[in-house]
Amino acid sequence: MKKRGTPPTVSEVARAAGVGTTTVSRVINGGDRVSPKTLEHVQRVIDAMGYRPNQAARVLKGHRTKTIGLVIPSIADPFFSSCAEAAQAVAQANDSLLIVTASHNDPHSELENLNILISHRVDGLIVAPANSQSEALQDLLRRLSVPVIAVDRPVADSLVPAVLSDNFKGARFATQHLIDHGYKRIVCLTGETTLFTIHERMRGYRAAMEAAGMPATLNTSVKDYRSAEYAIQSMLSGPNPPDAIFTLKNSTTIYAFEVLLKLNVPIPKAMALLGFDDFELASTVRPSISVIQQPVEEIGRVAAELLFEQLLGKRGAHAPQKAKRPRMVTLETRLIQRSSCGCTPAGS
Amino acid sequence: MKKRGTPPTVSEVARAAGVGTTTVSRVINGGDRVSPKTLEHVQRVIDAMGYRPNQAARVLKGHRTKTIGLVIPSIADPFFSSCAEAAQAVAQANDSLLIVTASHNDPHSELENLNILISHRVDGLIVAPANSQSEALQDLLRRLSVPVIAVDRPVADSLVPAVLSDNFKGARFATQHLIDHGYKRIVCLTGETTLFTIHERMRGYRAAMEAAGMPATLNTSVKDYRSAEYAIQSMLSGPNPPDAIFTLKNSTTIYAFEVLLKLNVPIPKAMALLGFDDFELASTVRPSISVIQQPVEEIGRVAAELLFEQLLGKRGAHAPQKAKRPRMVTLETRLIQRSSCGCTPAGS
DNA sequence: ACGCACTCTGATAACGTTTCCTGAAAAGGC
DNA sequence: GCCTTTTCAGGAAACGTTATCAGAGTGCGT
Repeated sequence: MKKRGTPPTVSEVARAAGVGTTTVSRVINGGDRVSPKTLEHVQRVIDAMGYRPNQAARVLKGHRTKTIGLVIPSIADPFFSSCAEAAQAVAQANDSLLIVTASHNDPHSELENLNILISHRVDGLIVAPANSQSEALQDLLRRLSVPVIAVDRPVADSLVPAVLSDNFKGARFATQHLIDHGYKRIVCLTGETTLFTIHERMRGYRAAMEAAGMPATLNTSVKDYRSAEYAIQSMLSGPNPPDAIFTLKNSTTIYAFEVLLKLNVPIPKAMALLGFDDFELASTVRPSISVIQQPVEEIGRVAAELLFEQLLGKRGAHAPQKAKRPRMVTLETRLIQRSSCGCTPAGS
Repeated sequence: MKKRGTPPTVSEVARAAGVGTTTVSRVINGGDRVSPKTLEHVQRVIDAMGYRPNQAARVLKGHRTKTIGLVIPSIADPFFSSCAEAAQAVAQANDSLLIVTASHNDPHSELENLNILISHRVDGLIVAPANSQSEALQDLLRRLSVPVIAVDRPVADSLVPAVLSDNFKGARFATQHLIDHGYKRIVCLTGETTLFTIHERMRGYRAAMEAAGMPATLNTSVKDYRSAEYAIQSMLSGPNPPDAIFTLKNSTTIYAFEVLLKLNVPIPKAMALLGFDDFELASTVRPSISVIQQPVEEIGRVAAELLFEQLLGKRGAHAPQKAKRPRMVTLETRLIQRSSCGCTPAGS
């Protein structure tokens, strides 16, 4: 005889406690306007029966669902999982739950995820748009009745507020750093080029090179270890080989690093390496790898905070509020100097 | 004039389409028993109005919420985020959403999270219990009306099915591997010892050492780089220093590795290193680190599959089913031989 | 004693959906 | 052409909660 019946309802609790449903409801919601005696009694019955209010019914009465949706490319990606962790913390602080879905950077899957989340009546959404330009996404967002915040990548036309790293400045700064150190042939390995962030970083690299009167050399072919090996080997054996590599994303950085180790190219003596985006063991590998660090948790945190700000704001006055809200928050990146760019003389 | 009104309802759609609410409902749910003409018409109206059924109302009618809850220590932890990713994929395949909360290994926070999720009427739960023995947790689980699966760590008394790596066998195998290679003084660095998984691994280590007639030496003091440095330095300068280190968790492995690098102890010549749990760059660092790899994604996947199996099973016959279901799934670990344990002669 | 203000309590109507069940119309069999 | 069967459509109840309103009990001032 399993206890697996249907969960108890307000009326069952009310009957068991010998009171009305209203009283039970009041007890649940803070116990105002209930005599201390009944409050205590009802509370006891509630605990005894293990009663938990049915959120669905509450929602139906026009209340918030106390859930927010997060649509990211992948949950396992350290960048986005840190983001998610921070967002979840903010959600929890606001008494809400976080529903996470993975779009795998597929616009179609992303739309579907958004629709499902909307159907579940989430109070708000945080999304890392697979494609900033997608018309379908813009249509969806335009007709949406809940607030949305974009993270990592904006939506075209600033349709919704966005929270992102300053990819352009970060990349420009990184490139400038290499230039300042006297590297003469700085090439940039982009990895895939479809993403907004990568584009911005490419712009940053180009801007710095241009400003220094140096030719920008971008290689967009690196997708895995093999292609990295081919690309780097070609560059080394070609005319005018590079003396520094700037990689625009984690995986590319690691591929490049492994290839350089494999080819016994001394880092940074024969080849400096600087990567965009920090990662767990960048300081453990030898030589340690210098990177541009993004404020990962901050992105998730600020996005969630912005979301709840809108959520709470909506509760109050319907007064003009569109003008004041920032449409885009760009967070500063930071150069972490380790060994691979040749800044710190040696060891540590 | 923002479009931010309340979302349309069935009756509004019905009115706009000139049909009854029942018909609209039927159209939404597959369009059975509706003439092709009306179906097409209503569908058109639905699309035009951007109507999305209110899940809360559906749930209230006794339907599933199409959500499952996941309670893990941290979302940012690579182990659990991979787990979550796999679980989310299974959830998606079953037309459900995944709600993720972080317990930070705090039993109190864990209970609270569970209660909130239950209140939201999730269809099922996956949880990595902070404390397998917690009475409060067991009470909660006993009275629960939805299926629960434990991951990574079981609940005492096999109260709910659990999906975990075979920590004992994995650790025993790892230790045996070191023994077979002729290491004479194998010490074990545990890291924190409160977790079930660590206990199992300690058991495994002890079992192998005992079987080989060698003295088990456990050091439980390593919590960060500093303590690792102290511990290892003490062992090295003490009498009868170890020639192999077996670490029971990721962070401990990395601390030990960094300390050995720092102290210029050649790995594996002067000191072999073998860690429990694989990590991203274990193959990139030099020397690459041998590890016991857990089937991370599989844990998440199997747990979710088990959960949905129960969910779907419950729909059908109420026949005897408790006997057949496995109460515990132990998944095999795998030794990944890299350089740090001295197996592969050199390089690669 | 009487009524008034106040506190506490409960019945009832929503919220948006689906599920009965009842009807009507069309299709088919003689 | 009439009756039966099938197909399609809609009205109303129900899910569990909260908000509104009205009722009952208490203490107080007059």
